[in-house]
Amino acid sequence: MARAAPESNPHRRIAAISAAMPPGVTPKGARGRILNAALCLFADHGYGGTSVRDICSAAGAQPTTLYAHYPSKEHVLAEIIRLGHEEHHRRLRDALLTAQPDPTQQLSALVRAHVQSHCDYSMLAVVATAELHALSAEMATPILTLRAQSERLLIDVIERGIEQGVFNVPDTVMALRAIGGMGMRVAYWYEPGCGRTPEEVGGFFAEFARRIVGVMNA
Amino acid sequence: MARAAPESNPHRRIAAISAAMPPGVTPKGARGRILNAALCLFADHGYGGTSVRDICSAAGAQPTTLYAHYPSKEHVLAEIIRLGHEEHHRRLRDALLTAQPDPTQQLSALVRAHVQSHCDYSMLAVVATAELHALSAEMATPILTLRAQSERLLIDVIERGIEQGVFNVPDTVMALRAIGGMGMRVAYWYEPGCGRTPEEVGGFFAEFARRIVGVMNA
DNA sequence: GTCTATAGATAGATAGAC
DNA sequence: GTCTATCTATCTATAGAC
Repeated sequence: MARAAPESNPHRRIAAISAAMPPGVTPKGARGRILNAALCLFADHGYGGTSVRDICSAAGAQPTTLYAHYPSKEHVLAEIIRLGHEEHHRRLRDALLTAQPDPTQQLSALVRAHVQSHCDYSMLAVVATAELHALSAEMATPILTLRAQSERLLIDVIERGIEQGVFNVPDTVMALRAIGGMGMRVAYWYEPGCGRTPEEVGGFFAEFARRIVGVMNA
Repeated sequence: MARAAPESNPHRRIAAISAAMPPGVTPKGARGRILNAALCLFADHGYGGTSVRDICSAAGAQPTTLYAHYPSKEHVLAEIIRLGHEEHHRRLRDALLTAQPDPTQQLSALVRAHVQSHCDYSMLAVVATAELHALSAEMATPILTLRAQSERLLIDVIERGIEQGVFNVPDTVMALRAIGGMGMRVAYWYEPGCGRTPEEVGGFFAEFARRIVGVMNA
């Protein structure tokens, strides 16, 4: 029983259509087309629901052209997930570096970056998070390290806000999970035609985050 | 290249280990064992990453015993997803029915139910949401209807809170997405040994939800 | 209902011509 | 680097004995 073709199935995993990659990271030529095709298919059907043939076909290539550029399907997924996490971490880091040095401004900047990244690169974000479990342990390890570093950025800001008496948080870990989690879900429902820009969504969620940590006016 | 065995891969998609089902919904005998085994495997490896053989083996049955109880692998997934959504909706409805009739109490009750459900049945919640896209359109339609009804419960409470001047929300849809999304992510990190009970987590997230809608003291 | 055996399709991956 | 052909393993699902 063949899997339904993408266009015959009206309910999709993610609202976004385009597979935008961060500027400058997409490889040139067939390797780049394969990477982009894989990103779209992994986002829609998952890693396990996508065959190498599907990817090559969507990339306009022959059924095994992928193997001229990647050792395996898993290596394609690993590159996508790596690119996604690197872009996400870069945005968080840049946001922190340019924010005013008080916890409220830093929290706002982090959440805006987190959410905007999930809007601008929603397919990348979904695949990077939802398909991470499909990677072998050794390919996942460096990714998990980077994830922990990104999480650390937010934890540190929350803890400093509490220490300075600016934040009123009943539980640091719970606040971290709530703020991080509400931003991660954005990748599933955001699409450019939804009536909001990524900046607007980031602004709303930054306000929600400030409220979660007990800062009502910022 | 065979997929790595579950126990050889230390990074899992979800923290929880047990595949608890709501009381009274698990079928008796082999059909129930197959359903539970499928739930665990779908939660860990995804629908596309799990074979019928895997399910039967985990259920202690022969490789094709599944077909004596279900017409196809997709029907097993459909039953799991249906049970998950029904339990979730039942909890939300019961929470609303027993809550005091003011928007703040109703919001608190809804979020507690939403979060506790994602703690108590985390595998069910993850599979019900993350694998919904693997269902064909016709099998997904009734589920999507139920999802919309559950979402409607929360929207109505938020809108009534705004109308009564109790809530201060910059954007209803954004608040809905934030509150719903932070609760959905709970299923990925909650586990019984994490130091918090589902009631405690529900309490923290209800507080966060109240703060998101601008209610600081409740 | 459960077993063995297996059909028929498709998966990931490789070899060698060009 | 791309194409054709293909290997081997595995997949979903079925048939028929017990």
